[in-house]
This record gives sequence, C-alpha cells and structure tokens, in this order.
Amino acid sequence: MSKLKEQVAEIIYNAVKESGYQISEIYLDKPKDEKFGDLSSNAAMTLAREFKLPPRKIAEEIISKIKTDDGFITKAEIAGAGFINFFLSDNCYKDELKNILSEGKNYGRSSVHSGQSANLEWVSANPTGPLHTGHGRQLCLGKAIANLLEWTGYKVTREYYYNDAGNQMNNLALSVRARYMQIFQKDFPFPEDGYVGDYVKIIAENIFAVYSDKMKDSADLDFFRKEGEKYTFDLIKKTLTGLGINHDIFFNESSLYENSEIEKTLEAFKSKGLSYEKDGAVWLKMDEEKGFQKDKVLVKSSGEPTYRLPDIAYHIDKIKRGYDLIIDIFGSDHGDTYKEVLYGVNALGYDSDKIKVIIHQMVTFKMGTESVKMSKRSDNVYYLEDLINDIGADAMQFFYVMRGANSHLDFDISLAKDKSEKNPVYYIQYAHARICGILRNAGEVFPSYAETDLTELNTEIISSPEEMKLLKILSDFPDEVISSAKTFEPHKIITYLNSVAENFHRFYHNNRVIDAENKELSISRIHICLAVKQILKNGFDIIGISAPERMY
RNA sequence: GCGCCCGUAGCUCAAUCGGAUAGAGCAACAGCCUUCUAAGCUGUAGGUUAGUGGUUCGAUUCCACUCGGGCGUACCA
Repeated sequence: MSKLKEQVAEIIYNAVKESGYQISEIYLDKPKDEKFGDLSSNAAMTLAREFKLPPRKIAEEIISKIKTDDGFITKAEIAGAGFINFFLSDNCYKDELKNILSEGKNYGRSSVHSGQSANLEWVSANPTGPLHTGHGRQLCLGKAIANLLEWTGYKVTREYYYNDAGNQMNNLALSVRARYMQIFQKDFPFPEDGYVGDYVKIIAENIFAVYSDKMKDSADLDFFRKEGEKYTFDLIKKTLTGLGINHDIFFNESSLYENSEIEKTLEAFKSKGLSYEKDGAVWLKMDEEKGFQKDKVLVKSSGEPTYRLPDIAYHIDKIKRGYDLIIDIFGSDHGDTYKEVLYGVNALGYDSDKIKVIIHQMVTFKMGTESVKMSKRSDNVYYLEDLINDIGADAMQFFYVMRGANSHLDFDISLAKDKSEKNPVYYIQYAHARICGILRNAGEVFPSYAETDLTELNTEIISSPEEMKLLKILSDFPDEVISSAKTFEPHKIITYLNSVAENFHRFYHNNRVIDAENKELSISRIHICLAVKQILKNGFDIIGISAPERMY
C-alpha cells in the first residue's frame, strides 16, 4: 500500500475501534468517479453483515470519529449503500510530487518482498531453430514479470531450461546432415519431419566451408547435432540479448542425467509404488480423484524417458534450491502437462506451493483483417527477428504484453507497424518525447530550473484541474506496481501508463508550461513534467521498452 | 465425451478481495495547428457484459446449466 493509503487505513482502523467494532483488514479503493473522493472504504458494509446493522448507521458512527481539520483529510462522507468516501487535501499530492522527484528512478520500488528470492524460468526453447513469434508472448511477459518482481523487492534468478537431448535434437541432426549431403547429391532424401527452415541450409553450408567433404557419408550424427545446436542456440541468445534479456542460469537438462537425478527420481516413484511397468514402459499412476483421466508414461519402451521425468526432477531441483517463489511460464498448449509434473513433484513428498505456473493463451497474427498462417512444414514461420525488424522491438514488446495473459491475443502486425497515431505504443512514448521537447525549451528560457531545491519548489501555485488530476494519477504508480506484481500481470502497467499519457497530453493542451513572463509558474510546471517523465520512464523500464527523447 | 481458458461497444481489449452511472484504443461523425512536437486535444454516437436461473445490501466478477470459440486429452515437448 502506498503511504497515503496506509495513513487513511490507519485512521479508519482507529475510528472503527473507537466505535466499538472490530475489523481485521481495511480495504481502500480508488473510486472510478472523482465525485466519490480520493479513497473509498466499504468497511461499514463489511461490518454491517457481521453485526446485522444498517451499513449507513455504522458508517455514521465511524465517520464521527474521523478528524477533518488537520489538513490531511478534508472531508469524509457517506455515500450510496454505505461507502465512506475520503477527500484528501491537494497538499498530499503536492508533497508526493516532491517524493517522485527525489526518489527518481527508484520511485515505485517497494520492499514488500525484500529478503525473498524468486526464480523465473521462461523461454526455454529447444535449440532446434530460431525463436519465432509463437515464443514472443512468453518471452515478453517473462521479461516484464521478472522486472516487476524485482521492483517489489525479490531477488530474481532468471532461468532457461535447456534441453539438448531427445527426439527433436535428433531430428535437427538428421536435417542438418541431409542439407549437407544435398550439397553433393541434390536428391539426397530429407527426413519426413525434418526442420525445413533456411537456417538448416546455412548450418550445412558452414560445415561445408570448414570441413569440405570430410563429413560426407559420415554416420556421426552427434557431429551434426552439435553443429546445429551451436548455431541455433547462438541465434536464440542473440535475439534474447538484443531484447535485453539475460538469463542468469541456463539449466542443462543433461546435467540431470549426469548427476543421476533422473534415475533417483525414477527409483523414488518405484519404491513408493507410484509407478509400474507395462508393455515395456514405465507408467506413473495418476490419481483420478484429482481429475487425471489416465496414467502417464515416464519411460518409453525404448528406454528413453518422456519429458515428464526430467521435468519432475528439474522442479524438485528448483524446490531444493530454496526459492520463496518459483514461476514457470507456458503457453496454454501446455496447460495440462504442468499439472502432471506438479502431481509428480507432490507425489514424491515435495511441496509445490511455492510454484506458480503462468499460462498464457495463444496468439493470432493478423495483417489488418487477414490472418497470418504459419506452418513449420513449409518454413512459413514468422521468426521473432523478422517481427522485430518489421515493427521494432518496442512495439513488439508492447503488443505482446498489452493484454492479460488469460486473454487470447490478436496481434495486428499492420497496426503495430503503423508509424502513426493509430499505434497505441506511440501514444505513450510520444508523451515522453514531448516532455523532452519542453525540457529542451526550458533549458533555454529558464536554464536554472535544474538547480531548483525541491524544498523550495513552489507547489502552492499548482491549481488547475489538469495539474491536480495528473498529480493524483502519478501518485498511484507505487500501488500499480505492487498490484501488477502481485497478480503477475504487467498489462496493468501499460493500462496505467496509458492513463498517465492521456492526462499529460490533456495537461499540455490546457496549461502552457514555459511562460517567459511567469517564471514561478513555469518552474513548478516544469517539475510536473519532470515527474511525469520519471513515471513514464520507470514504467517503460518495467515493460522493457525505450523512452525516446524525440519522435519526428 | 472429458479437462483448462475465454465470451464485455462494429473491431481489439480494460474494469483494483463482489462495489457506486461498465471504460480505453481503432473504425464512424463534428470541431481545434501564426503559441513548448497535431504521433496531440475537444465533442458526438455506440452496451440486455453470450443466454437462463441462483447466492446478497450490491454480480462483468461467485455458483449451476445452456449456447459459442481456443487449447489440451501421445511411449512429442
């Protein structure tokens, strides 16, 4: 809770107590409509149910205990079914303006989770090809969520689960070898489910450039696998670092084999009687009462584990590392499988309470009204690098994060690409650029503004409705960060930034900032601009987009 | 069939533990540039929150059912 909220909550709490009631927690909402004040509490309605009294009567009792003459709360009134609405003095917000300016890039950071650690694992694409637009949503969501967690005090470990074994990698090896062989023999057969992307041909050409025909007819699939893995993983990492995403840990799945954790996990299932053998495979018994319909295979009859077994071992490993919060991000196509993994983790006696799985819905790409079809088979794949080249990294991240994860996302490429007022990302960035323009102007007219002592800043002069509305919105930022972080929903930050931009643009049109005739007013308005700029920048940092100084 | 998610303005989406008159952008219509960036602002229009019932002071939100869509329902990940 922000300081303002805390103070009001404290006042209500005491008033409730004085009135002879008891309440465990005070909820304060910011009403949608300004006429209902700055903060609103439903405490009286909650108590009404408990004490079987009319809510308005309780509200009256509470309100009579609240002081409104100390310059903090200017008015407290009962409205509607029994809401208690509080009107705060303008000075509260003017003081907050100074806080924003003095805390600067740290304004909005909180310590609600300080001392706690979080692990976020996401992207985790297999090194079989470049990242494509299907990876984009979780990539951008994860980046923003990791930042949000840090803003609320978590020490965050960013992790990538790296799977360099299994079917898909074999498939890559066969594909690379086929392309390599086709250099010598045009009709060399390409594997049925091979990777048809052009990058495979490039890998083959690179091999040819170094080894010439030495690997011709070689049965050494391992060689082709490693060449393919190295090249594709470099592509993946290049995309990630280009977006400012730097994982702290690349957890290699094969390490779970090397330290026998896979084996131990399998043994644990066996010894607890949770698995059995059938048709040459090892099956995990699933609990029907927990909604599972049938048993699942842990080890295939080929002797190779399915993804489940290492995944369970991996999650146990993460639990053992002692994080306070463990987050996985998956697309909805994995919506069932994570439940199986958690079931396995629990069945072995580990507590999965700290694991939070974020499932996001699928993304549909459109060019205007026309939907963009993708298919791996025909290499009709829209790679993330191409999307970035087409619309820019900022627009891409903005669009991916702009909606709640649980909503299906319609990604309109032509809109994102549009360098016009239609594009929502520019609306917000433009507010920042516009402020930078004003500040350039300020630097010429009142070059001394930068040396203003905040304690000397005249805030009395701030009075227009647009100014006050803007200050109120700005002071919401810390709460917005906390609430977005709490529910892991970075789109709330975008919704909020949009309202900041909207109120700034309105302020701009109605309040001339630089007025050579009125230095005092200009200086205070310049500081409002500085605060807006700071909030926008802090929000952009969380989402991970840039704060442009100019947009022409 | 079963499981998860979703259904809100013409389109894409918001809506703070269940709160007050359900909000933005795009599209449409009407205005605003000798003044700090018009990538902007102002106004108009647009809704039985898919439907039916239930829970209560109050339901877009919770419950049940129906209809419609997405994703799963592999010895792929």
